[in-house]
Amino acid sequence: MTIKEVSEKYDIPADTLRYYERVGAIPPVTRTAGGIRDYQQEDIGWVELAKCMRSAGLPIEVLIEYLTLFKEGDSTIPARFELLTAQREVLLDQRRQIDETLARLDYKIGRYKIAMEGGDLSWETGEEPDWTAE
Amino acid sequence: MTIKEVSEKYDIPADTLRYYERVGAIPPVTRTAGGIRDYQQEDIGWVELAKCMRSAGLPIEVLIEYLTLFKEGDSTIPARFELLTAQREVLLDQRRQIDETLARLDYKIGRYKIAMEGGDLSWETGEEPDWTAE
DNA sequence: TCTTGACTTGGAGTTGACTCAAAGATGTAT
DNA sequence: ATACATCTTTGAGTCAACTCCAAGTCAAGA
Repeated sequence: MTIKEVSEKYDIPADTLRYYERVGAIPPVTRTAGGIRDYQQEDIGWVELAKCMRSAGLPIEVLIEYLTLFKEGDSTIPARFELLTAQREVLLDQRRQIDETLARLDYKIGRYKIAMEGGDLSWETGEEPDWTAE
Repeated sequence: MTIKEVSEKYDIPADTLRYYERVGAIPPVTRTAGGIRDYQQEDIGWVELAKCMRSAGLPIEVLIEYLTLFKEGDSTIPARFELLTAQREVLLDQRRQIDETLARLDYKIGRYKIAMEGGDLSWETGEEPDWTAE
């Protein structure tokens, strides 16, 4: 698979795919005799992992660390386990944060809906103080 | 409340509080006669909103847009409703993404646990291809 | 073979969100 | 009244994660 095909299939700019490889977020991609990238299943697996992690907001640094450990072999399995477990906690925190914000957003949205339907805008006065109280 | 007190209470650097105000993510804060910030309940309400939104990952630009509309008065209520509703969708997407990554992480973590306890590392071979298949 | 388009690298530029520094004003405790 | 901490602004610097550019190489079609 060419870089363009991977780029289109996973909706990641080709420049970003090269960037990931350059900084070591994914291993060096298989090349043709002429030096052109020819992604194999294994290469694509790493691209998928990178996309997954990044779209959840995990930093590239984590991918680099994971790959570094991976390349060092089986002795780093406990370290990789710790790394993934720590990132799992980060994501759980992030999800809690999102849920909190969603609740606040839903409250505000509900208020706006009432205001728009009922035409009652009195609640707007001192809008922020009201919200902070809840 | 001084900027330092707000900074400590909400765990936001004073520089960041000034930055939010400077770019218009929160309205101008109440000042003392001497020009020093003296946060009132309403000011704090906006700080809380900013913190909530930012920690969920929503861009500052959204806060700026919301505040801009807010300052324009009641006629922008439908626009504010739309803005909040759109951001709600963004957060729901983000949460879906996090859940997907958590599933992948949990799978990997489970594999590492088995490898560490059982000492069976054979699954490591061709690690990535295996994972992409699931 | 020649053209054309996609690919290559290395390095510079951009964006968003802070973060820091300098120089000066304010406010409080002695 | 005088230190001294804390505040002020303006503007520059930093960092992560891309994103773009230039100059050149590779490969498929006429």
